[in-house]
Amino acid sequence: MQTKLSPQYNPKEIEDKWYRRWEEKGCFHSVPDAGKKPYTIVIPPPNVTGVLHMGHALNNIIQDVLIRWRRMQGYSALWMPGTDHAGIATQNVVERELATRHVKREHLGRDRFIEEVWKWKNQFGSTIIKQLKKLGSSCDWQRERFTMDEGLSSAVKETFVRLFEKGLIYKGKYMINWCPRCCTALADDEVEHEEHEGHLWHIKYPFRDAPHLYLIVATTRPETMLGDVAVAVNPGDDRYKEMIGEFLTLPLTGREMPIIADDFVDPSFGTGAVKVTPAHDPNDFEMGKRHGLTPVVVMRENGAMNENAGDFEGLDRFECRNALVEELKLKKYIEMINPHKHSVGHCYRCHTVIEPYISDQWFVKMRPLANAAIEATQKKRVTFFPERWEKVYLSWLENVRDWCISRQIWWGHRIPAWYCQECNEIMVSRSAPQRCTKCGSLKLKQDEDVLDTWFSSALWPFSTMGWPEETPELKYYYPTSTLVTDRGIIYFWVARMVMMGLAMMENIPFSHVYIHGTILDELGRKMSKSLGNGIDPLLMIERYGADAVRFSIIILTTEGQDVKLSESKFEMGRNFTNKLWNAARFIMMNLEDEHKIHVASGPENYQFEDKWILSCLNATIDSCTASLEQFKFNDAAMKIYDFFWHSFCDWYLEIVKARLYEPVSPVDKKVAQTVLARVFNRILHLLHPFVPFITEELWQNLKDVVSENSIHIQDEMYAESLMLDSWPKVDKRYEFQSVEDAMAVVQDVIRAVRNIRSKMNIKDKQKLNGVISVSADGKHDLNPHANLIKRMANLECLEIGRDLPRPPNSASEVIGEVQAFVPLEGIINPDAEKDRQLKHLQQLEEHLQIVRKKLENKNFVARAPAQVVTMEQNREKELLEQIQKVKIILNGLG
RNA sequence: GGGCGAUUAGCUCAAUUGGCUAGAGCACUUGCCUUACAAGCAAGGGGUCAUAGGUUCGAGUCCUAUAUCGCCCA
Repeated sequence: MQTKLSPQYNPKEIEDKWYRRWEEKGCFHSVPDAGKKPYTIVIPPPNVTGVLHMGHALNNIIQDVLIRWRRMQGYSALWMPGTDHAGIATQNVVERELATRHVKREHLGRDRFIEEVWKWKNQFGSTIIKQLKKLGSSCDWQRERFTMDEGLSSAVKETFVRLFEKGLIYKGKYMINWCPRCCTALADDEVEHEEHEGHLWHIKYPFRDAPHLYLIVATTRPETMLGDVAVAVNPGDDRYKEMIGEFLTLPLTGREMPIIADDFVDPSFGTGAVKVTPAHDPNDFEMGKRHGLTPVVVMRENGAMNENAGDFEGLDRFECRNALVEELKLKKYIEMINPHKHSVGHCYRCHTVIEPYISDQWFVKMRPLANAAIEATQKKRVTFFPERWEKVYLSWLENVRDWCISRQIWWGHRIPAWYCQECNEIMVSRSAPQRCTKCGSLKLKQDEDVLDTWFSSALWPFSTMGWPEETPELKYYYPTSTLVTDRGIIYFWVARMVMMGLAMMENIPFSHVYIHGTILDELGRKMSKSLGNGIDPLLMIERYGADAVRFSIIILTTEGQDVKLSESKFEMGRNFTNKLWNAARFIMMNLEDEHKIHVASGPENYQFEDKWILSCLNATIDSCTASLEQFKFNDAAMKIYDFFWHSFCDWYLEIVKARLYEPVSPVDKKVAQTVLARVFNRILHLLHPFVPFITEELWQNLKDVVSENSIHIQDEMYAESLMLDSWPKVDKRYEFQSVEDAMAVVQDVIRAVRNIRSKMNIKDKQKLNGVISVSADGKHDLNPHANLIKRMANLECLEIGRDLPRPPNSASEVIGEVQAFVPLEGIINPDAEKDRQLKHLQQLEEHLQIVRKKLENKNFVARAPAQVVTMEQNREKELLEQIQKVKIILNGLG
């Protein structure tokens, strides 16, 4: 007998064991197999410096559900894992670590610093990978990749060269977003904008030729006035029309500058006259180009003021702002200062305020690439779930500006461009050129910059498969099937993968993009280190088990909605896994076959409840599979939950106990055992993608018990692991709709008796007698189910008949065409019973009113579908019958 | 300023695309340590579907406003 299962499920005893075995047996490994269809997911590569948080957990649970389900469906399912080198973040981490040893990267030099980063990566870079394993992620670890791998690096070079050759990569001096702390350029989408309570300073700019008169300009960033080269007004603004072309004197520096007219100026902002600082504002940069103004740079790369700032040279930009405003006040140049809300850009890696800065950088020309990506989506080659994200993705692509891809850091893919020291020729190539292609000089120097990390991530769906080599993997698995990610990286990553896939592979990288919600705390705030409101998934796994964490998260995740999470939510998953465990315990304990008999496996030997549970199982398999196909994970999980708990455990197990404990025949017992094992086996299959550890453990146990007792459950149990076994299919031979309908009535009758018992304060153990009356013209024949009803309602004697009268002193329940009477001589409280019946009567009459209101409406009868009208008419008839019955009962009560 | 999402039981969320008396889990009430499970069993109570209009035979669901909260973009 299977006593090895303890009464409480302890996930710690089994999780690591099964993960190890799966990995050892290569269960996660996928190979191109012409006999199977491919199903591929590439993981959104977590940052090597990363530590698993709830967002990762949600993201990877969903991917694992998909990949396990498809694997069981017979696909050659590949989940391609790996990590991302996260240029700036990783460099920051290693620099901080070096700082504790009082070492700066500049002391080490580039090569030795890179060595340090690799050392760090090798030592700490697999933290998140180990954590993903704790979750149960069935990634193909044999294929694990890293964006700085040799293979992926050659993919990066190949892409850069090809795009350069097509004229889609160029270098130039433009205004970019500069992080003065990281000392690097950033792409537009790497800047986070935040509303900021600032000021609007109104400053007087005197006229050159009439210094006692002045124009007032309003600015949110007074320190940049040191770089002003003009003041602009709208050409249609009557206040300033006459002044266009005149000259102003810039306060403090004395620079002479013209008043220019430009349509860009919004006459309603501030005074309608704006300072023009082409070196420090993107709009002014454009305006400067339109008017041929020479930008004056007043800042250094670290955010301090430079020599063009005069007396302010050397001050940090914010110190300069204060000092400069004081100076302006002193010299009476300030007209007024208003509080002003405006949005300020911050570095997404270090949160420093971004500086618009003119700099020589590499760019990807986005228009042609973006157009291709737009088209692929419009033609539904790439589809989003939920669909609304498509619009978000499209509007970004439609408005995208060229992508600044060079970064002034050391850790990353170095730009494959070389400069001739003699003739300044630029050479872009896959490997270092020996000599200048133009002048033949040997003095060549490689570009110092590295590429944006997202440049390599954009290649992930094919670079991980071996591209630019033409590998069998690439041929078989590309394009991938589904990408699962958070809305936060639709621009950074999803859009760029589509562009690069189309540009390099001439094919989309994936056909479905599933965007899941964001995990929030109980109060609906994002989880963050600074708020300290995070919930550590590993701690939750420790406390509740990985399966409980997975199941709870899946149940909470509805169609891309955000998830408000608190620790108590994991109790649901824990309770569920415990229930599963105990159901298994019960089954294992009751599968022993002392007679070693063989029974035919067809429905001919099946009892009513066997047919019922098998029919319900079919419906569950069907709806669960359909839900998964539509990415409705919580729907799928809830359907199995409900079937397992509320049909299988609450009813089938309880009914079948009689056949196991006191069998009427060995054959009947064996049938019950067979159906128990069979249905439970299917339940384990359906649940496996959601709760892989416990289902594997229980399935292995079931497999042994079933074979020891020669129970033929019609499912082959030869697979080594449940995860390699096949996903259940609907079996039409076991659809019994009439049995399901009959069972619903039987359940109602049982509940009615239990209800009477409860309302009359009768102990569960006390045996009662029952009388069940079915209307003479009623559809249902409950006679065959008398024993089942007796047992489940704990009745001693049960009389079932047509139109039976209410026995004296009995409590009653009217359930459609059926009436249940429980004679309660000496126990019944007539007043309480009368109250119960009156309450029921009231309910029925209220319902009747609703139905009648519909039927009395001529338009309803005329226009509603006949089916709906008939339904309401039938309901009216039923209600009238029931009301009649309740009234008779009430008369009987006096 | 533009776009998107949310608003349903005390709490967290569903509702098969407009059709049975709006459902779960948690919490609550009552009774049970019943030989798988008290992380459980049985029976219950609890809803003006944010507000106001509209379309429709019929609206939680569709349309138009409004309010509150959140996210994204500028």
